[in-house]
Amino acid sequence: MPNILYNKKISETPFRKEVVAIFDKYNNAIPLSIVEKELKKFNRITLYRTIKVFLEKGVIHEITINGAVSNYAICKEECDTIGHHHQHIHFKCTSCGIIFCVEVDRFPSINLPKYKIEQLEIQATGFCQSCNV
Amino acid sequence: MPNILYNKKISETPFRKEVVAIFDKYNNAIPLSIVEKELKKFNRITLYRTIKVFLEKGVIHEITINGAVSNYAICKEECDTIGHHHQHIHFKCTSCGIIFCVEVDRFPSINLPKYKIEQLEIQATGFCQSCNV
DNA sequence: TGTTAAATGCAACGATGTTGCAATAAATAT
DNA sequence: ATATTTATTGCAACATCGTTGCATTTAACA
Repeated sequence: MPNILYNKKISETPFRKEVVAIFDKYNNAIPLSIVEKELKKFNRITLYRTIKVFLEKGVIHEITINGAVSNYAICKEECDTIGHHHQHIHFKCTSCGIIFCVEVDRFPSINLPKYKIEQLEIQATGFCQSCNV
Repeated sequence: MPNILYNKKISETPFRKEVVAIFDKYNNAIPLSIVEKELKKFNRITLYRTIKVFLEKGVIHEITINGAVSNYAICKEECDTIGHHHQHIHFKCTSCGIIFCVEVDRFPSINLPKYKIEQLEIQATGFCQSCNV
């Protein structure tokens, strides 16, 4: 397991390592409520600040679907302080509620005359592999 | 101007009519802070409840880009209690901050084996017509 | 190992959103 | 047009979510 904190030049504290480990444990996006429950020693304020740093440094990205509570997932691609660059879509299963990032073969593009589109974020809802029977 | 409240079978109160008028006045999506300022007689709780009803009945839809504060816009297409059915993308200009719904000629589709995708929501960021010079 | 810079935790605060309940207003049937 | 029913409004109070200043502790680095 590569050391994501070291790679991104973020101070390695026990708290931050634990948060990274929690995100690593899940391969779907999770809300802060789950991070809280998983943390041995939980401090709201430190968690908020940790999440903020992780977002800024491109450790995790935020997924907000339809105004619901935000979910967070590790960035698997090249994200840094400058910005997040994802070539995956965010999928939310309307049956089990799980949210994750799904790689797609061909990421769609949109052409809008007169506009300059720099980034597309695509959120799909439907039935996931497990629930689509 | 068609009577959207009557059409959707929502009680027509002065407050609700005023909120609809505010959304009509803007042709971009707006956050609640703007609705508040435009309201003559503003009551937080009533506004929250009004927004909730409007969302449920398909009068407006919610746009949340990257965890920022939600914006709301009138549904121009066929939305109802069952669900929102939009064939537009949500565009946010990184320069002026404006958010609106933009019709696209060809709405993208995504094929994911084993998944059943029922709805796609596409959020684009970049430069709008005015800022793209 | 000492020094410096950063992270943590507490207290307090501010913003956001919700609920119970009484008063009021809109919808519907007389 | 008016009475009755049903829904909406507004207040008080509360719950959740997120932030800030400051003292303390810890990690990074020389």
